[in-house]
Amino acid sequence: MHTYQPESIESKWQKYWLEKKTFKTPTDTSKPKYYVLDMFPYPSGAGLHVGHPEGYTATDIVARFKRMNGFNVLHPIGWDAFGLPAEQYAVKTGTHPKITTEKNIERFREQLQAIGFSYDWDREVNTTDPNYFKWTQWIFLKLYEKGLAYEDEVAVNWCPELGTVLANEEVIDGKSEVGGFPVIRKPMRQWVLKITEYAEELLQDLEGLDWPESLKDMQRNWIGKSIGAEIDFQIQGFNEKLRVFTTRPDTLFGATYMVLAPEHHLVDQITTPDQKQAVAEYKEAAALKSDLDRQELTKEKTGVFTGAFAINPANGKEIPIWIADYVLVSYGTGAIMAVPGQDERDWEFAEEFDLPIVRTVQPPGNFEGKAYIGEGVAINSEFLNGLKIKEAKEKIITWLEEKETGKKAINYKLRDWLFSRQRYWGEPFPIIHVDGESKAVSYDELPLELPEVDKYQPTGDGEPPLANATEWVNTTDPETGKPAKRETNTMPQWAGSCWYYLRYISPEFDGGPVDPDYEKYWMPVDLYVGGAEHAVLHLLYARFWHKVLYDIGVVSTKEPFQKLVNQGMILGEMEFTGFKQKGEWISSTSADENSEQVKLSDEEVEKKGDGFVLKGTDIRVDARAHKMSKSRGNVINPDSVIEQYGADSLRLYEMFMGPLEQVKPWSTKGVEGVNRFLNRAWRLIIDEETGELRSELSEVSPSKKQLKSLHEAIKKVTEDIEELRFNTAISALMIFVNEANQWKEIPHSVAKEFVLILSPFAPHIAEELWAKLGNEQTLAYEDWPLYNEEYLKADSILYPVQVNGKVRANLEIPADKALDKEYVLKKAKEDTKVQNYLINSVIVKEVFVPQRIINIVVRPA
RNA sequence: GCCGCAGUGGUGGAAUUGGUAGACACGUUGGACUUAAAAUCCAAUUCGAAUAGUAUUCGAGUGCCGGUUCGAGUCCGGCCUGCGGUACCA
Repeated sequence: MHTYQPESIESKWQKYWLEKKTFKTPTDTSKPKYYVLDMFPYPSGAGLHVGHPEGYTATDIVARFKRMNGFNVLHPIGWDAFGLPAEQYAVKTGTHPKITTEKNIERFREQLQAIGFSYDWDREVNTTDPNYFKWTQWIFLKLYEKGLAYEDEVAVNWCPELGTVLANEEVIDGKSEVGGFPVIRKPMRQWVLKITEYAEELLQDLEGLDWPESLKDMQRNWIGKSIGAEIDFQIQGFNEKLRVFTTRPDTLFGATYMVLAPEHHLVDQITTPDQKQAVAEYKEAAALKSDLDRQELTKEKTGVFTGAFAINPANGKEIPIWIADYVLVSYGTGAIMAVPGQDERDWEFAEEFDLPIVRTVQPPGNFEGKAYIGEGVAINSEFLNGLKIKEAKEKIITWLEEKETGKKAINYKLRDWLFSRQRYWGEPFPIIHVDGESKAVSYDELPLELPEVDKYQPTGDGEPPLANATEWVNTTDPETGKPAKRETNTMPQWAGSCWYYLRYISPEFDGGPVDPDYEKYWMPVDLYVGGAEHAVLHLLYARFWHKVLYDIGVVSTKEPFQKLVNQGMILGEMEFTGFKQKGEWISSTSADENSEQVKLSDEEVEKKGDGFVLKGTDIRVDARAHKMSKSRGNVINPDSVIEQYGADSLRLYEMFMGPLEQVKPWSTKGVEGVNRFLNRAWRLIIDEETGELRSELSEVSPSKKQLKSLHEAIKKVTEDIEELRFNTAISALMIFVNEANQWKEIPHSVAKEFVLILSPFAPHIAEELWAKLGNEQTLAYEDWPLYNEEYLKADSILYPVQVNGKVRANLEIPADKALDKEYVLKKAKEDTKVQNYLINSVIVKEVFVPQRIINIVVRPA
């Protein structure tokens, strides 16, 4: 038997590609280039899951397609291999993270190769390789030299469980993103990168990028630009001014009190003796609160009066200064002017503490709410009265600028990037501390490698694990000979992934992170595919580094990733869940956490109305696909899919499921479907008895009908790959095979072209069929078939005929008459079925859309 | 709360600038092949009704309500639901 046997042909071609280095990136730069990039994986111990191959297959299809279209293609892969899991494993077992990491990479590489991705394996990068992180450290030194990396004592997100500091972005609902452990605020000395310096550029340059609009919006929100004013309030009895930022300077006359963040630097100075104790207690309580606690208390406002007063510069009134934790020290100036009339938070606070409220914008007559934040004209505001918000803002800013007590200002929500972690398994900072000052290690000392340590835990007092390596830590400053201590923090995982796309361009280059000549050729990345979870973290950080590298002349483009696509998550199989309470079935709509969940088979349920119910009852059940997770036991392992159906079926199915960007449930039955298709494609060309070409295959020239089928497929597949619509491309291939299987005779030339357009999707079977068709070379660099419009033309056009918008007949019109309106309409009106609807009626209008449809509008006579 | 995206058969999904809703696939049902099963092949499959007999006709139908249009899954207005992001950002 010579049936389609993926296991043998797939390993055969994988070996061929590797040995022949089929996908080695060309080094000539004469042809047009295409750089297609995957977000490189963290090589976890669990191996690949089915989510990985989704994006990877999409980019692989594009890479193979572009090669066949005459492009030089750069399609690399690598490993984002620093990170917490390997380190936690080291803490538990004492195994060096390097060993764990190598083992995991080995496994990932094998798995990726078993799917037949056309990566250039000579360009693999690994963030933990000293030859790689040498340049991560190099870039850090450049940031340091430019003043973009600084040390600061900041209240950080300290996670005691993980023994490390987390970036704001790594804290979700007051818990660590990794592991879900509680996070508290703790002041520590930290390295910080001044990403805020690039806030405006990061915002502006989003415009030119071909990224999903939703993702650009997420970045815009994250950067959070707001335009307003800074206003100085004189503090009564002190030679100090209190500066606030506000987006509503027009409401200044309504500022009836002020609030400082508990951590504000002026708090202690201005607090009056009789308030000292209350303020101190409040400050202490606020400091102890974790972020989680702060969030849980959002409903109730708390605060303490400092005893001090400020002067409202608009009307000279004395207003009290409070402290409250609803004002954040890290945004704006850490202080606000409170305008309860126009701000809901201030209104709540004013109500709680009986502070005066003055409306300065006229609410509409029927307004019943509290604070009014809508449009309206200014009231109770002297010279602003009667002005609309926008005009009032302009006028008050001009007035403040004249009085030198305020000015127009812009603020960003974006904060500087907390760049150090108290971990072992990360890039060491190329920094030494001499006489309490930090100092850069010289470039020729790079890479600065990690020392060997006995234990990977942080020291008890929060000092990073590197502090244990005393020999490494204690060094001398080569310049002065003074004793020095090495920095013991390490860089976060984002560091290595901020620039890896550049290293692929010239992985061996040792004159800089990237060879400038090749950088100019390959950059920017033409297509970048990865998960949406990196929308604001990785993608913002990488853009920031790229802009710095641009400013120092290392790269030639302002943005790294021209086009970006997020693949949607793959969920587990659809599940039906019924609910029981006290042994009785209850409807899913009335179920709560205490209800018992029962997994049901498809036979036990049926569709009723717009949901599913227990068969023969009205009891609703839950019908949905869930995220794959170990605990739910619905994880699909790509290895077993390959084992059962082959890598080509896995690839094909992942692309056939639906649009790339969409979230979609896995279906094993669906894999069987595409596997059947591959079997049909195989049998179209191969005689299963002999294993040779079928006797139906011959050198005859194709018929008109055959050319039409083929060229329709070529057209659809070509256009769909360009637009990343792989699901419909595959459907076109299926339609072709279904048609071709009816043919008595199959022209050799048609079979060849079909195999070529199948090849980006299912490369193994395509290579095998290509070889069987008598070719000796891989098809990877064959010319992509072009479609010919001539062959697509039909002999006749089918016109649906509508009467009053309802289809009543279908007319077959010869192609040469199809554009003749008179003729087609005459035929339509002659049709017996149509005539039934024309009796006793007057034709009001005749609509003729060439090649499409006819609509005859009538009304009763 | 705010921002973004999405709601189409039993299921995943398809539908050029508004032009026959349901391509392709899964599932299901029936049939062929087989001692039998698997595999394969063929046919049917949005729902409802009618006629009638192996085909045809009519009506409804793309989350809900309304609008524009000869014609709306697609455009406009108002909702509902789900998903993702974000949250005292002054």
